[in-house]
Amino acid sequence: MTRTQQEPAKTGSTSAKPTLRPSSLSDVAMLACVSTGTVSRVLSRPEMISEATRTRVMEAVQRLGYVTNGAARALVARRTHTVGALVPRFGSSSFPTLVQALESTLAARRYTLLLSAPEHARAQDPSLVRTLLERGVDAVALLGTEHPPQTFAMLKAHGVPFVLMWATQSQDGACVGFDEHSAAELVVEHLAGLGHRQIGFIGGRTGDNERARRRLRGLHEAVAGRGMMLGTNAVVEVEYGFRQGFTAMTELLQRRLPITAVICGNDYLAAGALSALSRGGIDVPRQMSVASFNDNDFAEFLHPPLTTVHVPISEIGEQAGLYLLARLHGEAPVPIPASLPVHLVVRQSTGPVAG
Amino acid sequence: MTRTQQEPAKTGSTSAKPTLRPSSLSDVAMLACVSTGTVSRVLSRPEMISEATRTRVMEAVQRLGYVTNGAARALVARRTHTVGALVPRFGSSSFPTLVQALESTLAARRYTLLLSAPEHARAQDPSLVRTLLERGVDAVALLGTEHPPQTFAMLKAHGVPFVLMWATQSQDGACVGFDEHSAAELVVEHLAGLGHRQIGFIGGRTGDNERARRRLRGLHEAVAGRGMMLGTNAVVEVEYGFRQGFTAMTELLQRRLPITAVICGNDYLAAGALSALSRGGIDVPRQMSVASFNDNDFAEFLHPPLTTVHVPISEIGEQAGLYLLARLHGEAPVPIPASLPVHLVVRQSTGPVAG
DNA sequence: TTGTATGCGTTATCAC
DNA sequence: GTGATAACGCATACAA
Repeated sequence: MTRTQQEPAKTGSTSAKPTLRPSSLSDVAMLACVSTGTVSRVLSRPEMISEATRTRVMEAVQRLGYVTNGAARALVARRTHTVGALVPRFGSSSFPTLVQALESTLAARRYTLLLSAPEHARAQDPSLVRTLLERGVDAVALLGTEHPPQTFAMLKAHGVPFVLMWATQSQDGACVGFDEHSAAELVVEHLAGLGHRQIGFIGGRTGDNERARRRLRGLHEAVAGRGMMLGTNAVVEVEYGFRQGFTAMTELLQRRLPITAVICGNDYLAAGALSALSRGGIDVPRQMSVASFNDNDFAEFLHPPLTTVHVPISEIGEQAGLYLLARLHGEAPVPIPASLPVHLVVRQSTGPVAG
Repeated sequence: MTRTQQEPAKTGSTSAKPTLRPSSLSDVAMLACVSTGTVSRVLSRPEMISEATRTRVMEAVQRLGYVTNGAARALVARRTHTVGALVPRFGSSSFPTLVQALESTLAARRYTLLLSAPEHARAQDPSLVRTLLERGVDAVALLGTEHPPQTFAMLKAHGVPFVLMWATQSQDGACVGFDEHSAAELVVEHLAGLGHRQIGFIGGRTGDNERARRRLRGLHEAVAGRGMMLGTNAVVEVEYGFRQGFTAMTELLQRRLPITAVICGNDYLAAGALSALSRGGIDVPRQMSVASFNDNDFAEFLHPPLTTVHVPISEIGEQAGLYLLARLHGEAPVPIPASLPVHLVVRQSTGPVAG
């Protein structure tokens, strides 16, 4: 209460800007000739306050450009209305859509997103979550299931709800994802129906990437169940990217395998692979088909048209957000979100463009 | 100091989880038999504390899984180590790269990014910045220059440093961007050198998008300076996207204009446009060239190869971050970042793939 | 309806 | 080297 009052703001003051402290509740209270408690109530529960004082207070708020100090509020409320997201290198991946969806969902409920996007190498560092916790996030969304035990321990110890995104199963916490196995079934079934027996796959690096791993495993299972064949040397692991798809397809063609179809793990890869085919040059089998998982909702625009499995990336973000919000607000035990549906979009089992 | 002590944590307790408060400084102090002040010092300036007590305190910290309460810290420090970014719909644009770069730059200096990514319609809403301010951001990065006066007023009133990204000039604040005019000069000069006189442009909607607007204006100027021609009906405005590029190019072809080259405002557009060309069907001029601005570092992987102007998107994020950090830490007047360099990447003045 | 007083968890300024 | 203690700005229970 003994707050030292600075000089009354000289309107249109000089350029000297001695970092004057933004006005606080008590500044407003002073100006409106009420107590700080009243101001606080006007702002949070206006109906409790008489019309007269309310308008008077609001005027003061306007005049001073008062903005609530979230730190102080958080300190007493034990809530920041902030959710942390831990999504490695989202800038060069399929994740922006996911993050965007998460943010939108949260923003609609007046929550703010605190983003952590470390290099893959640092993604495992528990201090990242620690930082989020220090910032006072009310909940956390993590990409994937592979996090050090310490991460989960901290989260649990702090009673901070969290979700694992892009995964369907984990003993460590609730997941929002889709069934890679069904997704694989869909493409493979499609190709099987077209008479393909030997197929190839261009996908992400299974060493680094748990999602790439699950995707490949799903394919293997689907293929095995149909007596088809996906040989080891028909699988190329690369970074997800246009250029990489191009190179990988070229590589695959040079191996002269008896494959008649190639599945791409991602639409960037697919786009690159198609380029390789359309460039021709090498001995391109007449009926080489290409199909793809559609991470970025991008493959649908490729030419020639491509059969894809639509993979619900932004839905993951949205559902993750909704789940966390439910945990944050709902009192009842929140249902763990089910696996999101995937679906096949048959456009064409494309052959190569004339080379 | 009269903090009510909850039941001592039963290790391996039941599933009942009554939201037990995370442990605080005083919990640690208690366990280590020191004062809270000492604990605080151990954590912030360990060298001030004797070896003995220091290790004792650290043990307690470990045992309790203590994490600093950022709200309390922020309250006294008047700093949150958090920077806000206001980037509309970054999920479906060229912005992820930018945001990623910004985040990385900040994270390297232990700052966290608070992301606001509203629908375009809401992007002008001053309450977004207000929210960021409430959350206590130390600085703010905004996309573009077009924000309501109120936004700038709030920022200034709070003494919060801010930058405008993807722009080079504004009376409202410091900008980080690149010169659209030079970029346009580069492509146009290139095309002129190849003998093109009449060209077309597929770009973003100038109505909504100040960047698209600047880009188009730059082209017009560059073209005019060379006696070339960019007719009104040779300009197609669309959303940035693969499909849109495809459609726009098709449209352009149908108009049977005497143009011999088309510039695309973006690599997504370029990819789509190339698809349209390679599909053939319509009467594709033999020597139709395509060049592009390379927003997503994506065009370089297209096939056929494409001459592009590399546009430094992630650099914008990085420089914006560095500028803000300088403002936050440096005491001296921080130099306003210069316009970032753009450069032409000549790959080929491509003709259409055989249709 | 409004004012008063206390506490949130931390840092920093004093003493010791 | 360490311990008390006073802010930081807000919300809220309790008085009036």
